[in-house]
Order: sequence, then structure tokens, then C-alpha cells
Amino acid sequence: METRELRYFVAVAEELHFGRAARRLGMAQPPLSRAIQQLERRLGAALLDRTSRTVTLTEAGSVLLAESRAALAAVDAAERRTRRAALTATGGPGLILAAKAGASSELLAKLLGLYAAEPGATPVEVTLCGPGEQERLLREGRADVALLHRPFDSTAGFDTEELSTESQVVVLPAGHPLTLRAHVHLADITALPGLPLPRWPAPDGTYPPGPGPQVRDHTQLLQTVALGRACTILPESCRNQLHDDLAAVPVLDAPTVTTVIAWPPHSRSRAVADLIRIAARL
Amino acid sequence: METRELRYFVAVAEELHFGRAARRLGMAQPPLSRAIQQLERRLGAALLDRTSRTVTLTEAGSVLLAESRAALAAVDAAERRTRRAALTATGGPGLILAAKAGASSELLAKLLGLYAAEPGATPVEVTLCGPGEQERLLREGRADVALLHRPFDSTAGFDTEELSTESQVVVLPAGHPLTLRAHVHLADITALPGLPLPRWPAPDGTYPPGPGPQVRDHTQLLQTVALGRACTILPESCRNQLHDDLAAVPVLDAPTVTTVIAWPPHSRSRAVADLIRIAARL
DNA sequence: AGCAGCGATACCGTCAAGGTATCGATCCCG
DNA sequence: CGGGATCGATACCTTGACGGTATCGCTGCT
Repeated sequence: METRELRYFVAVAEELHFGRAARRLGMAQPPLSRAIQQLERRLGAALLDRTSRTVTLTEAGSVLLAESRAALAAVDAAERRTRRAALTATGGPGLILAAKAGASSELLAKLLGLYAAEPGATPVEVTLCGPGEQERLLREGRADVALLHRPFDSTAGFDTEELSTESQVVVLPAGHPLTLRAHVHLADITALPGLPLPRWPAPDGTYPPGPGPQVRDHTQLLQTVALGRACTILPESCRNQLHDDLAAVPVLDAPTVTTVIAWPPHSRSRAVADLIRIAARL
Repeated sequence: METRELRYFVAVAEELHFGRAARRLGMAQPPLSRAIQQLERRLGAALLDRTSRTVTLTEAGSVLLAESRAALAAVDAAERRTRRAALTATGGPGLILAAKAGASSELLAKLLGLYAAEPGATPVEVTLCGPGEQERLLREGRADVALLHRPFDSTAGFDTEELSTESQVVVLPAGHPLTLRAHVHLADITALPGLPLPRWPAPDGTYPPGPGPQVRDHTQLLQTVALGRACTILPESCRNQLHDDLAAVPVLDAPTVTTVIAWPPHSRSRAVADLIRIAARL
């Protein structure tokens, strides 16, 4: 199978409409119809059920859709990583590390410091991004290595090494009654009147429905909490970033957060290997 | 990038010889040279350093080689999984599970029993294979789900769920002096005169060098041990498969073995999801 | 110097990918 | 119930990308 065929199929499977898919691909509809027919013939499987009015995916079709996306992502990542490797040789940044803005800053500083001291260390460019975005950057080959946070980010498809495990705290406006408690439970928090949990954007940029205020980044989050509009649950290492207008209380039954360093499983690069070796010793 | 180009590049990168690579691809050498040139032009990167006598990989080239193998594997797996999905609809086996022959048999039986009792369960075909082969079957899309054993198998690129953790025992011929001990350490075993650890074949079928006898499967392994030609370290669950001619002693400092159920991260199938849900509750 | 081996280049033929025109079926609406 | 609109499939044509053959130019080894 050629990637061209996979791209065609993904377009049709997503649009469920040959005409629209053809427009999206910048081609005419007939050759697209033929390409899909040929793909079906070669696979010996019906991928789409078509009447002259509607197009639907068969079971095999929806398998191929999921697999095609993964395969095309792998091909695109191959291209980007090769381009980056070529740039690196001519003096670009040696390594791109993606990390969530505002998270694990102490850990990150220590890691970068130790790596920089390594003989033969290359310059590391740090991309600080929104929550969950590190995963995408790494998958797309735009970053060489990333700090992820389980159980929030999926590490599926990566090699990983655990760096630290923390319990979580609830961050509240200073002076809130709960801040007098030595610890709380999740049930205490969900029941808080007037302090809902904020909503983060999904990968596609939309916000899930709910009562909480919409936030995009860490600063905005903490400010919203300080204003008494929300509370939030964060790993305990956030505590040394809190001003006096915020207070943190341990949450006993919140899931523990594990920070892991992750990299694509086929990394050949010496620099990535060095960085990981150092991270594993932290 | 088209998969054709990637296949061409992999052939040349592996052979480091345009003529041989062309023969392997069943084509003439000139179009292959041109295809690689075009790939390099489009990527804006030199992939190969060629003199008229030798061909070597550049840094970017070796990145692309690793990435191409991964991407081509993803494309091949997509094709196989789609074919399988189509067969399943027409009454083939619903699910193929790969497990190492002789390992986790109790766990496996329990899992299959529970799943078969599930409403809407599809027939499960179990492929019992040699050590480390489950991983390959799963990667290539020849199996839908597999039981892997950490730290021996790499789970990189899969979603996994831990099923059980066991410590390991050393298996010895009955009557061996060490069998009188309540437990041993690794150092005790490596020092055993005349009882080396056997050698397993690598994925390419060759055996690593060393003193131990060559074995291919579990039966052969246990028989070799019973004959007093080797000893071996296995998870403790193997104990109820041992005859009287073999004895097992716990090894205190051997790494613990974790059995995990693994599946490709893009699995859309209801059957896989059911099986995993059941496995997680074991 | 001459030969052998290798990758690159020049040139040519073919076929598959893509375009246009149109068909046949289905649904919607009056 | 009939006509128009919409959609995927088919028929037919054009073109350029891909592959083949012949040959060149360079290099290393006798």
C-alpha cells in the first residue's frame, strides 16, 4: 500500500463523501472513486458501503482508518525527524525537549544542568507547551524527547523512564476555610460551593461543557483560583510557585502523578540516549 | 513520502550498495539511484555519502533508516489488520492472542475461560510461540493481543495492562546439591560448574556465542536441564509444570517478572476491549 | 596502463494516475 | 407522479512519472 492510497482513504472515510473528499485532496472525484475501488480489490475487503446517497464505513474500513492514521503519522514523523537530523548536523539545536509550562520546573532545571555538564552535550531547545501538547509534539516528530505526566498523558507508543512520583494537593484562594485542614479528600472538593474545577481545552481547541471557568495556561489558572472563581488539583511540587494569595492542602485520595521522560522508540541519537541516561539517575 | 521510496531507501541503506539493493528490489540500478536522489532533494538532506567505491549512511540517513522501518511496519500492520478484520466479518477467528509457549498457562486459561463466558464473545485463537516472538507477531499485525513478560519483552509502542508479578526460581536437575538450599542468589548460579544457562535464538534465528546448549522451546529446555546439561531461571509459576526429575529454588536477587497484556494502541475492536477489561480484573 | 566495479547520466517506452464528460440511481419537492 | 438535484460509477483521453537499456566517468587494483 502506498501512502497516497492511505491519504485518499482517510479523506473519504472522514468525509464519508467522495466529492468533498476529492475537493479536500485537490483532485477530481472519479480518480478518487477508482483509487478506493482498487484499494478494496487489492485488500480483498469492502471498506465502504455506498448507496448512491450515503457512504458508511464497514468494520474493515474503520480498522483501516485507525491504522492509516497511525501509519501516516509514522511516515510524517519520519520525514520531520530526518529533516531535523540534517539541520542538526549543520548547526541547529541539537535536541528539542517538550515540557508542560509550569510543571516539573525544578526537575527540568536539574536535568538540563546535568546534561549541559556532560562532555559532548548538544544545545537543548526547550518547548514549553500547554497540557497534553507534549504528547502531540513528540508523536509528530517536532520534539525529540518530552516530559509527560501519567495518568494524564498517554505514553502508548513511546519508550519511557520514570523520573518522580508525587501526590497531589488542592490549590485554594488564601483564607478559604478548607485551608485550615491538614488534608482533604476528593469528595470535599467536588462539593465546594462556588469553586468548580476549571476546564482545559481538548486537543482540538474546544472546551468540554461544564460549570468551571475556561483556562488555557498555568498563569491564568492560578489567577483564576486567586480570584476565588475556581479551585484546582495539582502535583505538590507546584507549592513553591504559589504566592501568598494561594494555599495548598494535600488531597489524600487523588491519584499520584508520575513524571516520565519519553522518547520515540526508534531514537538512534546519541544526544537523546545521553539525556535519558542522566534523567534516569535523578 | 511514498512507501515505495521508503522501501527503496531501506534496501540501499541496508545493503550499502545500489546494485545489490536494486537486485533485491527486482529492478535495475539506474532508476533506484534516481529515486534516492529525488528523495534527498525533496528532504533537502544528504542521506548517503557515496564515492564511486563505497556508500555510507549520513547522520540523517541513519535516522531515516530507523524511522522508515517503523513507518513501513506500521503500513504493513495496517494492511494485515484490515485483511483480518474483513475475514473476521465473514466468520474467521475473532481474535488472535499470542503467548509464549509454556508461560502463564494458568493465567491464560483463566482469562480465556472468563472471556468465553462474556456475552458476545468471539472465538479466540491462541498462538503459542517462542520467547520474544509475541512481540513481533503483535507488531506485524499477525496477532490482536499478546501476553508479554517484562523486562524481557519490550512493550514500547503498545498499550499494556499489568496482570501479575512473580519472582523467579532457578530450575535444576533433581538431586543437585543446591536444591537443598531454601534460596540462592544469582552469583551462586553463574558459578555452577557444568550447568551453564542455555542460549535462546535471537529474532533472526541465530544463536549468541557462549558455553550453554542451544534450545528452541520450553520442552527442550526442561529436558536439557533434567539431563544435567544446564540450569535455567524461570518465573515461579513454572513450578507446577515440573516433573520429579527437576527441582526449583527461589533466586532472591533475580529481577521480578511482570506479565502484561499488550495490544496495538489504535485497536478499535470491541473484542479486544472486552478481553482487556476482563484481564485487568484478574 | 588496463581492467573491473560502481554510481551517475542520457535517452526512450509504457502504463498508471488524473482529468472531462456522462451515466444511472436515489431522494426531494411541488 | 414527474422533474431536478445530488452522488458515485463508468467511459475515454492525456500526460508524466517510473522503469529499462546503453553508456559515461571515476576509483582502486593488479
